[in-house]
Formats: sequence, structure tokens, C-alpha cells
Amino acid sequence: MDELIDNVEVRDKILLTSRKLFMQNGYNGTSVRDIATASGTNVAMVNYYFGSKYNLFGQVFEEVFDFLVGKVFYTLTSDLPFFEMLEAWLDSYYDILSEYPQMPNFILNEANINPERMVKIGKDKNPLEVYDVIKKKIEDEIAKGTIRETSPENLLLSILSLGIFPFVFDNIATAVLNISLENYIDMLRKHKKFVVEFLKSALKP
Amino acid sequence: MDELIDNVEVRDKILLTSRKLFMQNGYNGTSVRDIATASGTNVAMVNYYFGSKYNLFGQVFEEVFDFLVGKVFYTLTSDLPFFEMLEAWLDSYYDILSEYPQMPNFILNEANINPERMVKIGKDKNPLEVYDVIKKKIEDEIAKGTIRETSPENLLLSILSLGIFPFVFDNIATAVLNISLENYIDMLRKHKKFVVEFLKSALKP
DNA sequence: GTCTATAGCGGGATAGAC
DNA sequence: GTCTATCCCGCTATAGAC
Repeated sequence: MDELIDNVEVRDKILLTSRKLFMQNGYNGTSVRDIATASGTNVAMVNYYFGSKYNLFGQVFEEVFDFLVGKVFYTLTSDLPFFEMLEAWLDSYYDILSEYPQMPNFILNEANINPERMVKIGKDKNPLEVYDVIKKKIEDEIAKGTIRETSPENLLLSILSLGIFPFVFDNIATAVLNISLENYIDMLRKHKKFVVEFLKSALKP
Repeated sequence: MDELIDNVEVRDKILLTSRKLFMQNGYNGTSVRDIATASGTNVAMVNYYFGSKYNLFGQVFEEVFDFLVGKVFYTLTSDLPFFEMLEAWLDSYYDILSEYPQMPNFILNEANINPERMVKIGKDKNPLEVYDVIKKKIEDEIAKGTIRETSPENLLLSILSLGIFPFVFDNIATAVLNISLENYIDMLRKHKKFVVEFLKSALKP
């Protein structure tokens, strides 16, 4: 997702820089001036290419959202056996989020401040499709007897909780435990394995 | 946590109103003018009582944080058997967060934008104490054989994930599922029971 | 396409009258 | 303690020269 920031088109420079800043400081915490300075351009360029700050943000947000959902969808539609698929799923969170730890917080928070945008994405992109694929996978496993009888909705929400929350929690965890982000991300490597085992023993028929 | 907003002292009016607005729109998304108008006072009053917007926010944030941590700590130090304690713990999240669904997002996001404040709270309040109490509880249960051998750290993070994430996720879930917040909160009542059972079967020795 | 200059508004904070 | 008026700064957006 990151490319070198030198010698790329101005438009791309602005896009990359603003993504970084928006993820760090949110929409309201990032000014067009910040973006212009950090990208080595100027405010006029930002508006020339993107029309407005709001527009630019929308583009950044959708890209980030699609990236996250797309990666997970790719894993889900693989033909791996259930628990391997589950591990690959959690792996993909780990891969993305250890590189961009602020991504979930960014998405979650902007969904909070601007729910309309979220609703709009929900209608345009129809992540329900993803939802249905997962639900079906879980129902199939129950039918096959691989995992015990459970509500697919609740299980799905639990998997998302276990997979994503540790990354949303990074700032508080590092502050409370007084460790570096790097150490925390390392911790999460082990935690991921724990979660897989945890799910396995909870789902044993 | 909410009192009637009429006939209370001006100071309290401002405090209550700003808490609501800060939780809704974050620090940068809330102006002192917004707070003044919504509380039926004026900007001069806000600065008279709190010195600055930054100060006011600090007070609001600490109150909210203490409220959340305090409730959970109260449950933890009760003498309930482990799984009942666990259920009470999750109950208290449900109680608080169904009334203030934006609270976790508020805390998480401000921890993201202003990590220094989080570090400061970490040093002042020492939530490590809470952490140690929980850790000890878990270790005791393992020693007693009530639950199987597990890493307390990983288990704790999993409990937090399962308990808090569903609330952080509310905006996205309601948008994707196209349901109201009320319906979603209702869903979470059932989900909470699911989580308790889930934990029980995952932790069976 | 690029940049400088500036319009025009809304922000936080305060002076000073009451 | 309270309120109005105002300062001054930073914001988004654009006009207009090149």
C-alpha cells in the first residue's frame, strides 16, 4: 500500500501524505495546510486535484476501507479448511494492522463522527456480501460437525472482536504496560496464536 | 452519570454539555462556541470556569475514564466465583456502554490522537493495579483447577476484546446490517450471554 | 499545472463594563 | 459571576499571474 514518495505524481504525493496524516490525526485534526507542507506541495494543488478537503478525505477513507475488507475477503474465499482459514484470517489482520496500527481506529472513529458516510459505503459496497459468505462458511461447518452448534452472527462478532480489538487498544495498552509499540505488536504475534487455540477449544463439538 | 441539566450550576451545565459533545464529535470536532451555545451560556463562561478548552477536555476525559475503570474495578474486587464475576464484568460493560455507546470510541480515539495524555493518566492513576488484581484472579483459578492453564495476559486481552469491541463497532454494524442502534444494543444482550458461554467452554480444564 | 496572495469565515481567548 | 465586543490567528477555498 505504500510506495516510495519521491518522484511520484503530485496527485499521488498528496494522496499518500494525506492518508498518513488523516490516519494519525483524524479529519478534524488534519488541515489542508498540513497536507500541503508535508507533501511538499501547496494548498492550491490539493484543491486543484481533489476539489476539497472533504473530497480528498472521502477518497482516502474508501481506499483504506476497501483495502482492509478486500484482504479479508480474499482469505475468506480461499478453499482452506475452516480452522486454517480462521488462522489466515487473523493473520491478515496481523499483517495489515501491524504495518498500519492506526487503521482500525481511523475507520472506527470516522464511522463515529460521520455515520452518514458509513451508511453510504454500506449501500454502495454492500459488505453484506462478505457477511453472507462468512455466515455460510460457519453454517457449513456446523452442518459438517467440524464445530459445535453456534449462532453464526455471535461467532462472527466474536472473531472480529478478538482479531481487531487488540489493535484498537494499542495506545492504552502501551501506556498502561509502559512498553513500546514494537514490543506490543510482538506480544500480539503470540496473542494471535492464543486466539486461534482459544477459538478451537471453544468451538470443539 | 447524567443529571438533569436544568437549574444546576453553570459550571456543571458546561461540564455535562461538553461531555456529551466531546463524546459525539471528539476534541477537534467540538468548538468552545458549540459548548457555550448548547449549554445556554457563553464562551467567556467556559474559559472563566475551566481556563481553556484543553483543560475542560482534560477534566471530561478523566471523569469518563475513571467512571469506566471504576465500575469494572468494583466488579473485580467482589467475591463472586470466577465465572459469575466474569459475567458481572461483562454486564457492567453492557450497562455502561448501552447507555453511553460512544464512550469506548471516545476514549480509544483520544488515546490515539493524544497519546501523551494517556501516558500521563497511566502514571497518575496506575491502572496497573487493576491489571494486577485481574491477573492474580486468573492465576488463582488456574491453581484451583477451575479453568485450564492459560496465559493471564492473553486471556485478559481476549476478555476485553469480547466485552468492549462490540460497542466500538456499533456504527459499522448498524450501517452494514441496516438496523437501528436500539436493535443492535438488543442484539448485544444476547451476544453477552454467548460470550460468557463461549469463555466457559474455551476455559474448561 | 503550478504558485502566490488573499478573501472570508470560524476558531480560542480575553478585556472591560456591569 | 456574567456578558458583549473584539483581538488575532488559522482554517478552507479561490482568483489570477505565470
